Amino acid sequence: MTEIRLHNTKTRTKEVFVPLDPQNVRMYLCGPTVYDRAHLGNARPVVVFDVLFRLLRLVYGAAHVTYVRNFTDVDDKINATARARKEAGALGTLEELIRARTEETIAWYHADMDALGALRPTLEPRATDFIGAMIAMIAGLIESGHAYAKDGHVLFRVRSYTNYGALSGRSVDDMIAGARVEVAPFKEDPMDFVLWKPSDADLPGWDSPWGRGRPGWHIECSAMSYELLGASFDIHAGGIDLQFPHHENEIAQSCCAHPEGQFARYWLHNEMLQVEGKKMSKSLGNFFTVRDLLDKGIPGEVIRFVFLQTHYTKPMDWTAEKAAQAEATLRKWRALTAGIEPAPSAAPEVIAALADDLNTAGAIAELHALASDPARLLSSAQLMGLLEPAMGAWAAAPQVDLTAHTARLSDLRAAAMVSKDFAPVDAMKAALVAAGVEVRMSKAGVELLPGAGFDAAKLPPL
RNA sequence: GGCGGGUUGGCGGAGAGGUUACGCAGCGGAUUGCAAAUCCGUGAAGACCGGUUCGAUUCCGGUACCCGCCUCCA
Repeated sequence: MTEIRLHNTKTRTKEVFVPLDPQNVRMYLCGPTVYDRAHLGNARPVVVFDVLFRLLRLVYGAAHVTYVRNFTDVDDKINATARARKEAGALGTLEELIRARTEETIAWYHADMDALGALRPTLEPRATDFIGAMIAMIAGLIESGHAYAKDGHVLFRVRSYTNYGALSGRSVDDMIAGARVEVAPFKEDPMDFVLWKPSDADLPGWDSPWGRGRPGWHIECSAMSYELLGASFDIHAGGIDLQFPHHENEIAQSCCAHPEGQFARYWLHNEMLQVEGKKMSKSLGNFFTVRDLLDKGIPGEVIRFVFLQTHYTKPMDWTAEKAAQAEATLRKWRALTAGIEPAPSAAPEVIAALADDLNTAGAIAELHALASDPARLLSSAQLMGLLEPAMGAWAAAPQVDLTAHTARLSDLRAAAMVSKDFAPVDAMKAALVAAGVEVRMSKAGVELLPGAGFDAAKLPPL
């Protein structure tokens, strides 16, 4: 069996991956808060850990991997959008408008991630379907002294969990020294974080022992991972930005609520995405969504390829130049593998690279080496979610009949061979190239191939 | 202030203590009327300063610079 090694953020070392149960390998990825379109940075963990999902399925069998990625559909930004719509005259209750907004956003998310070639996870739970489980977990935490209720809020007592800060390498005292924590009158300690908060009439809320309210951020992942994967499971993944406080708080909640378990055993974090060397942010004006790129005509497969060219533990820079190069490479490979059946298995070198802490860049280098073996190239690329037939429409040659142009150019060329005046041939060739046609002339004859930028309107008249 | 990541040839980007990464671009050649495409070949690196070592781009320490998290926009 292929030995998979993964960099575990928890231990800061690369470890051999040994699942608790090879019959059911369990992975949890923190999914999106569904308030708007996913931006490009949101897509990196999806693509990176999709490769891990595929690798685990290969090694343990597709039926023996459970991949959970949640939708957080409780959030103040969702509430704000719903309220704005209501004020603008939208029909329905606030709850219905919230539901409509999250349904809409989830559909966008699915469409966008599908376009990137990401497999759907085994389970995609919604936070609002697990409110009861969250309330139960919070109640248990209060009972065991790890949480307390105050003024309609429930807070996690950070000092009650001695390992708090272990994942991110911080101590509670250091963090307080940083003085960037919200101080609130209902907190025993400034580091304590909210498990439950009250909702007023125009906010969504659920009845609870602490009054009508809604869950704080963090608890949904603890509750859902417990319900769906158990008190101990194998892999927990997400962006490095989530390491603190989100994952730290998840660990505190889950380990205190279920001391019999060990929660997640391997923590994987991807580094951040940048755009042309800078952080993507609205203020810099370089903020864009996956859909923006797709709408610009950049195929999802190209985005995926660019992502996989950089190891997931390193910051990744999105540049137009990379997208162009990725497109050229994929176009070449698609031409090379057109009409070829994939080999029964991926190349061992590619599997080995992926098994070595998801060295996708190394795996791509191995793909280049497989250019002489298209069937193997195809099966290997497909293991990484590339060169899938369903994703290749963008690379298909435009369907046009150029036989008349071919014959015309061929005739001109034959005449020029005799007259030695190649000007008419060159003129027609230039016109064809301008129309986006690749012109190949050899002893065998003339061949015209419409390319990416083909424009029938620019074809030279016959 | 605390924690973490990065710095490799023109560009992108890996692995490995000692032998070619790889891709793109460039250059030379084959081929072509000229090109394109394809094929063959090829130059080019490891931020800086120390240390360990027979030998370090690879290990250790330090410096500089860049970036992220600690705060609602990942």
